[in-house]
Amino acid sequence: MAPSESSIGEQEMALLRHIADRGGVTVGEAADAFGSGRGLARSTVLTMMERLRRKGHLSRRVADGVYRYRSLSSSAELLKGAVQRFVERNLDGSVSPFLAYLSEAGELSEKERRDLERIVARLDAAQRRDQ
Amino acid sequence: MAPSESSIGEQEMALLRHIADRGGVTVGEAADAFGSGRGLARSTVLTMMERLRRKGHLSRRVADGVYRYRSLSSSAELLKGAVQRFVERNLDGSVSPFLAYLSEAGELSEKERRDLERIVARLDAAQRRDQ
DNA sequence: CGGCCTTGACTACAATTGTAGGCACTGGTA
DNA sequence: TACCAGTGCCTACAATTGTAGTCAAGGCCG
Repeated sequence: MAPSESSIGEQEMALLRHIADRGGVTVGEAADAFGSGRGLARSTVLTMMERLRRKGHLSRRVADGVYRYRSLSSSAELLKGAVQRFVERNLDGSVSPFLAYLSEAGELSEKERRDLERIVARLDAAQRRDQ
Repeated sequence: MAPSESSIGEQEMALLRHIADRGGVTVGEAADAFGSGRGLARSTVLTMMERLRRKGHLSRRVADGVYRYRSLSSSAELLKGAVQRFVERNLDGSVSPFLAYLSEAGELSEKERRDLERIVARLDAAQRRDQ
């Protein structure tokens, strides 16, 4: 089962990814590394982390007297899930609007462009095979 | 200037697109065509439409004694804007997570696949030209 | 020993979004 | 003419999200 039940907001997602990218952080560390750059109080970060924990995105464990939180999903999985929800809920499941955006907003990095080519090649192959 | 100042929610966006797809609708029509299918009361639809109007997404004009609302943007523009905001705010401006989704969730329609190929071809050309 | 700092847990509050009820007005129709 | 249906407006309320203050407990340092 996916680790998430309910939805999460933008700031929550940013924090969750921050944590996912570090393995295990304390509230103090997250407040310093994530919160202070955004002008967030320590209690704000703590509140968000506890909410994420209640929603099933984070777990925590005592180590050296303090709680260390870790994400149950990787940053990549989180992002993929976010994209998936967005496509399903906001685009009615169609990726066409995304393609329209891609096509106009251009500006892909070298790597992104290559990834895209690879994807197209694979889809092509799949299509020829299936027809 | 873009017609929108603040953000809009999922349901609001769905309604806005519904209206954008019709040219000019009355609250009654929207309540019937959009609201009733989703179990929304007429007053709910009206409230949403007025909120969308205050946010600058809809305009209205009296015709035959009732207000007809119309969207200031087309459905396609709305979708593109939604994608853009999503990429900027949720993906830190990178489309890579979307590519990851595309690559795994597969299932493009024939047309989408062709659009994608066209985009890649164009990006390729641009890249060769720029290098 | 007495502060001072960190940590955790609570409580709080505003804005946004989703949702709706109720009321007053107006025009048609029996 | 008396009523019914559609229309607009206002008010309301719950959940979610972003944000923070406060307070008690545990350690460390001078």
